[in-house]
Amino acid sequence: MAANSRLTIAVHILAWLALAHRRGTELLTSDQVAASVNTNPVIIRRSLGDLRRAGLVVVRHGAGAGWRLARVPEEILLVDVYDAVEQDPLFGMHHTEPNLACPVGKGIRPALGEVYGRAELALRTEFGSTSIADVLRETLLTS
Amino acid sequence: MAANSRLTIAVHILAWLALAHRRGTELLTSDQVAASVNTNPVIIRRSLGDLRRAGLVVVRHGAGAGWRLARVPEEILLVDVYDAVEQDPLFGMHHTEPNLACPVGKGIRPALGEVYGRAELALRTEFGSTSIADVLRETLLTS
DNA sequence: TTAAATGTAATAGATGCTGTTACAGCAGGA
DNA sequence: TCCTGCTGTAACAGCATCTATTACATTTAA
Repeated sequence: MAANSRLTIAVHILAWLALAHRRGTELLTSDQVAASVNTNPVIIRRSLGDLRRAGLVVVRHGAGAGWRLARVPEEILLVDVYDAVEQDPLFGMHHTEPNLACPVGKGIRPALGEVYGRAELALRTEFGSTSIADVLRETLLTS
Repeated sequence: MAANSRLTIAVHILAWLALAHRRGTELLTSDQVAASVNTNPVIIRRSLGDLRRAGLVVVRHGAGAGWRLARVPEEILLVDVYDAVEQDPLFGMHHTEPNLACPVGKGIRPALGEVYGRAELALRTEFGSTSIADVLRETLLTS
């Protein structure tokens, strides 16, 4: 399948909020973020909603509304972002229940559950070693 | 997105071929494998085609046709299976090019490419530590 | 009160996955 | 040589998800 871009969009948003804050801009609107990501503001607001529910960003309503990071970018890890925007497991099980009369059909799902659990843990551990500040630093190297 | 089940189906097939061989059955047809996975034989043949192109299984044509492992199950690692059936990256980039006039838009893709590369490496390393023989052993514990 | 932005529903188009039917191609055995 | 059984693959349907877009009620600082 073509993988979705939710993690990419969310990290882009957070990096842009971090840079704007460093430059002295306290709040960004979804329109301003959308101008950097180059997509529709509703896409941005949906992603920001995920990030707000995860406690990574704070919204201000009414006139002069906008968004800012809920904490310093050094303390927002990619695993936090991953958890905020991805809920489905990486690998799906059988669509239909396998044949339980076959020993493989009977035992394969718990066995694969263990394997997939270890794989997702390895991924989350790796994502736990990188912060939004790290991503922003590497992003600005290119310019 | 709901993750696809290709890796699950492929590992199930290989574990079943391994067990059948241990029990003295040299070849299994796609119908026989489909009876264990509980799906359509064409689904099984498509997956077996991926595994054949990766050199993990061998097919025999004509009357008395069927499939067997290309090597012992201890030497078929899950990373081999992953490579055989998954080609898309785990995390997609932006659908549309970000705004290159923005420093984040300009540098975010190479930065994320590095991050995603490390994440996929962590996943592949974990999958390199488990073989079809390991999965089969854990599968049979349940029965 | 007003203006500006959020939150979210509804919808459309594109794409991918699973499942199914159909059929040509291949090769061992009678 | 012909038959038979299975592979290989195309074509298609149904379903789900993702991105993008429009629309509009809600919120709140000024």
